[in-house]
Amino acid sequence: MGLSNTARAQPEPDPDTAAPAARGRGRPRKRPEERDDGNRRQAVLRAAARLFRQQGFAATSTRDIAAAAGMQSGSPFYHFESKHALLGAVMLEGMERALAAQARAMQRAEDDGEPIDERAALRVLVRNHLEVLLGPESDFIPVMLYEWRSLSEAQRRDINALRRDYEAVWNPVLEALHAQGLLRGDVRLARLMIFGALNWAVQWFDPARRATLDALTDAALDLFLQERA
Amino acid sequence: MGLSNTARAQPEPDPDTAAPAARGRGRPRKRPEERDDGNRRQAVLRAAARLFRQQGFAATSTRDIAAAAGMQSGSPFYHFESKHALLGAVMLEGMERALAAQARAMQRAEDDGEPIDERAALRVLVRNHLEVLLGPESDFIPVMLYEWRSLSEAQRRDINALRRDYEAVWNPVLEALHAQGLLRGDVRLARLMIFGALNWAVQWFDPARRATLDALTDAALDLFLQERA
DNA sequence: CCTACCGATCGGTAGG
DNA sequence: CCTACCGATCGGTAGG
Repeated sequence: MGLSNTARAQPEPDPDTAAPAARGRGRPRKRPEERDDGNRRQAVLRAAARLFRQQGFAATSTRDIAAAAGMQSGSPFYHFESKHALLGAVMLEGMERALAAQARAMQRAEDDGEPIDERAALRVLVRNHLEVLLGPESDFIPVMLYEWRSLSEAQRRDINALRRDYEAVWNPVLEALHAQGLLRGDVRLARLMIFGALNWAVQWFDPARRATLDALTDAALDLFLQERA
Repeated sequence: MGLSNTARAQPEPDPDTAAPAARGRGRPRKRPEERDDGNRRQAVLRAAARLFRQQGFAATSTRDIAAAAGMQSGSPFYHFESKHALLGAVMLEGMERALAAQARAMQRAEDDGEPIDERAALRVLVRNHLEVLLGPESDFIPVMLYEWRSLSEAQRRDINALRRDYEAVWNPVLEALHAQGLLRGDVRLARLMIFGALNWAVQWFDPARRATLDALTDAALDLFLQERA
């Protein structure tokens, strides 16, 4: 993901967010054996994701997050330089999860055999996107979508790189569908509108009856694609 | 400066934009002739809409709003009971404008003659929605869309009523298109996704080159409708 | 509407 | 990671 060298001592988001998280944080560890195993850091990250999603970034205090993670009010700052760095870490984690899930879903579809039909590929992408957006453990991506304006310019640049990777998987599928006459109109605008249609579900989807993620997928494909070329 | 230069007898048709909200504010008016003409109230409302849109509700201070409206820090509270009440007023104003614009657009289309074709009707609705969302003076509706969670239950109820009115105009059009085979899939889900596709444009549309609202409309219709029944 | 002000809360830090 | 704390800012109000 490489965004490690910002050269500035600015309050940049700590790049190492998720699993690998091998790099040291600001403060020096006393002894290797005492290294933070990431449990507490992950707890802060998850609590932040949930609260940022529910209440928004500005409306959530770092004290709220600390309490939700079972810590004292100043402790989140041991793991993250600032509240903004925490927000950036949540979004980065979200994008990494989304990218990983997308790669897994596409791989699975290919493994299932059959030459890859673009219609089926779009179905896989849509279904996975909805899962990432609305499934369990799905606080990170909604935060990324709806708190974009709270990011600094540098943070946006970093996360935009991952976003482009995510979209890069969609583009050839959409282009092919367009070439086949199954998707009409400007492809770039179509992509933006498709993402909008799906992302908006965050606002109205009721997770109580989440059996309907498949129904949502069907509705999306019915809506976006032409019945026959 | 004069503590009373407000008392200008400037009779104007009730400025209280929020129609039914014509209820008295906290403090009693001294004399009927001295009633606030709404200029300053409108200034506060517009400043709030702009700042809430740009920075979000929680990240905007009432001092920011006061300054943007050319007032002192405590003065917004002369016009609105609280920051939350101000947010509600922004959203209410937004919905009223949107409803009025929608009615005007539909009326205009009917006046232009021709029996009303549903495809054309959808075009009118989409085009108007984009205008309300992205056109000039378009801060109110985006605030409503993206600050929903900051509302109280009672406020949501009021504004939801107007939202239902707004959607009620779309439903018969979408139903008819579905009956004609031009719109596929579950109609309710289709409506939600269409709104999502359009509302999401707030996130990426660049108003600098706003000549493309028509292009957006074309792209939307291409994407959502089947070419032929 | 302005002046002057209050109590509460916030992000963040020093030092252990 | 906790304790103890600071300066800044916030929504809101009394009184004119």
